[in-house]
Amino acid sequence: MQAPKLSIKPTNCHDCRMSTLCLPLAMEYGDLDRLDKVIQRTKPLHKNQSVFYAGDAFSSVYAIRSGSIKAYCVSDDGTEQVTGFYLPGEIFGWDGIADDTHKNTAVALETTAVCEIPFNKFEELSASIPTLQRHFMQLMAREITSDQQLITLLGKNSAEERIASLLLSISGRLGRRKLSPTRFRLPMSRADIGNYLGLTVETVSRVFSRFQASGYIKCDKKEVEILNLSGLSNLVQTCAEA
Amino acid sequence: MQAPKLSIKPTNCHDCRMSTLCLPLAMEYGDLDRLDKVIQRTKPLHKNQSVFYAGDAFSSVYAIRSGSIKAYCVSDDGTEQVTGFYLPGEIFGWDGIADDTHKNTAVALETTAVCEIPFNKFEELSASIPTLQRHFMQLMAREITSDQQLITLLGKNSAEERIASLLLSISGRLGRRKLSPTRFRLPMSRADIGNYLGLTVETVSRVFSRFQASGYIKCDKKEVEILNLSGLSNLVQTCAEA
DNA sequence: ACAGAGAATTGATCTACATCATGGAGATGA
DNA sequence: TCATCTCCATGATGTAGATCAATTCTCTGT
Repeated sequence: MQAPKLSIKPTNCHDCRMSTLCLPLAMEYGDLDRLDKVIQRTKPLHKNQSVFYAGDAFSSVYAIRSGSIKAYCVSDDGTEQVTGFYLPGEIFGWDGIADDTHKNTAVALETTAVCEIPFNKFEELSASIPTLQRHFMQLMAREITSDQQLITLLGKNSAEERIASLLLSISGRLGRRKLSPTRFRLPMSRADIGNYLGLTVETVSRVFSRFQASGYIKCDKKEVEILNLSGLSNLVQTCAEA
Repeated sequence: MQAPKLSIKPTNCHDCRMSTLCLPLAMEYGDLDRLDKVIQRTKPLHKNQSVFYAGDAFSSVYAIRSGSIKAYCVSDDGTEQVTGFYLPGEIFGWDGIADDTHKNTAVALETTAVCEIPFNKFEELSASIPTLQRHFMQLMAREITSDQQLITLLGKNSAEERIASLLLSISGRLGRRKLSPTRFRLPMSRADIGNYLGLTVETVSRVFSRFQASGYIKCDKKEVEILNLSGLSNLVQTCAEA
């Protein structure tokens, strides 16, 4: 099966300017043409297609225009570990910078359009735009911060706290992109959520049911509506929200 | 109590050149004098002294000359989460790059000497040494990789696997610095280990006892000798070793 | 339209680890 | 020197979530 051909305008990637990386740049420099040379819009991926595989040579990072991405790595015995979910406007793919080899596989959870940012061109550009480099580091640092929050979550928190935290994280990230923070479709399966949060599918499912029974959320499969945001927040204890 | 005044030679920080950041630079550029302008040796810290606190403004990253550092963040309800241990030659402190504020508190686990690398000077320098910037990103990326390994560990692995993994990590890191990888002193308490690995002190203690009974290690309090390295390795399943 | 695979929910049972509790061994300080 | 404190070890008990199992629901492809 080929990816369904979505109609792509042959213009440059304006949506990507909304991404964490590009928006501040565009605002600071108003120098969109230079950015356009660096950022390439690629063909949309359909569900389960990979952007890159663990072990692939690292050459680019990616910004999500629409859809969503799951990143996971595979251990020796073949078990997968989901390391992150990425939503529209977010950047992924730096897991390869350390030694030019991707540690994760990145796969589309649904039909997804990404922009590719070739890293070498990016480096050239950042030599002439000094704060670009800083922006980039900030984004990496944000990844570190969010990983460390996940570590806290996994080390200390109960199943309910972990799931509440994930729902709030997604809610907040969608809200930041001007998407509805209270009604959304979870792009990932219960199994992915469980894998990510160190829980089994059954536990995830039970917690969703309990949350629904307690009136925190209303949910039908992947469609979720948060009914009691502050109630959910009270369940969670995190290292100072990012 | 004041920190005991250790005798410090007023020379520049040569030990730091052994650090992950400086060694490759020194080798590539042989331009040690420029580095010396950037890197500052600071007074040794004694046990429990902090390098920086969560909430402090971010201005520098730090390389460890000798001793060891524990990084932890504090959640709303006051509980601590250890996010990392840093050994000689390693760099810490970038948790502040995201928004110029440290997320973690860094505290000395024993008498510890660090070198301070002011970040603004570093940025200036990296403008004229293009690959310096890349080195730095690689170090951050390594932090991301190691955080993600910890996530896998916390999400999937048993108490024994977690502790075996920590012992092997420390062993490997010491080995890389030409220190004994099989006989060392754990600088952190059982409580710190438990906190870091999402276990209780009691469980940590029991696992150490079991490892000793099984002949994997010999240990007296913090002194550890690894007797069966490959045996320990077999206990662990990780995402492709870094 | 139907067959088969995968996704989700719910119940019953089991277990690894947390929790509670106690005692000892080393440090630190009056 | 003794009192206090922190760290570590180990035993007894409880529990959250894993595991095993069964059912329904929803996609996918022919």
